[in-house]
Amino acid sequence: MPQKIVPPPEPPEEAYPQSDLYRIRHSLAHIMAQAVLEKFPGAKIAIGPPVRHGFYYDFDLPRPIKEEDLKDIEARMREIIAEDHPFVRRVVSPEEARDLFKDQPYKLELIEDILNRGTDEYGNPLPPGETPILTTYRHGPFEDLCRGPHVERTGQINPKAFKLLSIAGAYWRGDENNPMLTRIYGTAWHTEEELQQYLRWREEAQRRDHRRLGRELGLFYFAPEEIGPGIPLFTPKGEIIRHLMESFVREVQTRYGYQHVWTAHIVKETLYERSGHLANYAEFMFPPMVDGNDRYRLKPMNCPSHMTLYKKMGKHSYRELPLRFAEFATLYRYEKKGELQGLTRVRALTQDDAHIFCTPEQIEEEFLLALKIIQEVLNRYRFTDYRVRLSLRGQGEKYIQDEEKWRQAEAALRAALDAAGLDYFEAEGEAAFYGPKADFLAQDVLGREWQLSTIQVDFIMPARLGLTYIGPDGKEHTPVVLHRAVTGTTERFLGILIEHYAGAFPVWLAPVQAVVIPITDAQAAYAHEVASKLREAGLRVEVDDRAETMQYRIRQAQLQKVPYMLIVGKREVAQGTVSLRLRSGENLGAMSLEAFLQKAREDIEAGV
RNA sequence: GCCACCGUAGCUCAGUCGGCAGAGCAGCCGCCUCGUAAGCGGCAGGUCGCGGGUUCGAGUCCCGCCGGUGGCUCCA
Repeated sequence: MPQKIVPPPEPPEEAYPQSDLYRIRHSLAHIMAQAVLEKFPGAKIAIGPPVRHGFYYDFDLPRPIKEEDLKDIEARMREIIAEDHPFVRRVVSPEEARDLFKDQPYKLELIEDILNRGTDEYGNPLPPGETPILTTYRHGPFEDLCRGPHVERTGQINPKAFKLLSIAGAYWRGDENNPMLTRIYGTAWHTEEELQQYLRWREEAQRRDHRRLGRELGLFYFAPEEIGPGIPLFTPKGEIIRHLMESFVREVQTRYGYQHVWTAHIVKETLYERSGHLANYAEFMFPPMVDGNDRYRLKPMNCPSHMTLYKKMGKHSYRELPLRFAEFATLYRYEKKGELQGLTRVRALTQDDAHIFCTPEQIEEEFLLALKIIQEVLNRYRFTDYRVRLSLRGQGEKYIQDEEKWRQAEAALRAALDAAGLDYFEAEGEAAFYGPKADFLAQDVLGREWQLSTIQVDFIMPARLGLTYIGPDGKEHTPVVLHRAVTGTTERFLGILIEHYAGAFPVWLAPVQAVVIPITDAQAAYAHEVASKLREAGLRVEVDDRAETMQYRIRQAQLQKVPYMLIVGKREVAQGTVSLRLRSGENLGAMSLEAFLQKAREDIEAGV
């Protein structure tokens, strides 16, 4: 198991607002605002809250800010800390507040909102029972509309434990119709050591960036100008990994009673009209291809295709259910340009999708089965830390009104989660409009949480598309459909895996499992002989007999993170052995081919 | 889509005040035949993202577009 590399510990989410770290970060946001106002006279200030790992403040600046400016701002912040100003809270009347912030239009907007709508300064509703009062915090010359809390004095902040990190754009109040403000992010901790640990963690994340490793390991490329933005090209090595990933999930699914189907990449638009997707998600579809009176779309999701297939296969008896259709389907979604990111957000994506057609009574059992598949798959990929978010119906009108169905489905999901012994938390109002769902949030070795698997209950689309089965009563009923993805999409999951493993894939997934390195030309023939024997035994093996030094070729294999290096020199030829070096640098010495194969089989089995 | 920054060889990058486009690695050729992370020499490699403008002269300055990065918004 690889060692976890994590940022310094943070208080749990519930306790964060009362923690010292929160006060420090919140106070630094104010101090930064003061420094920015001094450097940019006439700047308008918006909001500056603490966030995970740090804080930010949003500004409307009179001139663009540069990265170099951050150093000056940081230096001024340290001076303010050294001046050791007390933070002074006071309650102000609406008139006083309006006067105090008369040159700060964003603050004036906040004041009116607090007074009229009972929200806090970030626009969130106040806790029940709290009346809207206006408070400010002042340190030195800087006074800000703020609920606190803060440290008592600026001097309580460790001047060596914070750093300004980056400049970004952010919409006022997060609404893309509002003006774009300049956001400055900073990080802050108790001690310099914690700051250093945090910065090392960030560097490690950069070092593992799958876009960089993907190129260095020769797995995939993007050709935005030639092929198009967000559409990856996979090399032979990259394709092998995709193939292994999909074969693995396919094998598990088959074992669990899934059947694999195939549906094409283009579909008549009319199907998406009936399914309801066109009305809601047209902006995520590529524009239509027009053929006479027909319009075709690149398939952005499989559900309508699978459901059409279900219908075409004839009348279904309740005895056939559950029917589980799975497909590794490449879908095309017109993601907005600015949202594309490496393999984690692409326009051509391959979902490991499945649709389970079942009776309402079967929801619990099928949900539990899907949970088990997901657990088995995630464990194989060494994702052992995960929790489940159970998204339930909230108060909104977007939820289809069928009290009984919702209650039944939510109860079934809870029961299955309990039966699976999974750690889950409930999120009210997060459900899709068509039913409740469960998402798996898995932690990688950097402690980052990724939403991977999802299981969604759907009461709506089967009815819309006219799906039926004949029940024991001889009458037609509408099946429930579970939408389910295990790894989400092959592309995104591969991106996450690359970062999870830092490019050092476990042996079963490594595109090249072993490189045979003959020390001199004299052993080249033997090296090829060894390679072909190992290939016969099912390993992916290459020979590096280039006219370079052995050290050079070991280094190359090392950089490619090949699990096994098999060094063969005079001695190995004489004894008919190979000398095994691992990518950890460990040298296991000479062994027979049989012994090496045994070791490889064990490692494959163990998933290391 | 929005804000900021960026775009020079396959990769990482240098290129000063506007004055003949560079380095390392990778690649190719040759030598070297080596015991666990970089042997030596040579050669080749460019529409300086694209288009327009300013200028005697533009990689360098200005405008537009394309693409990328970090965020924001979004993510059925």
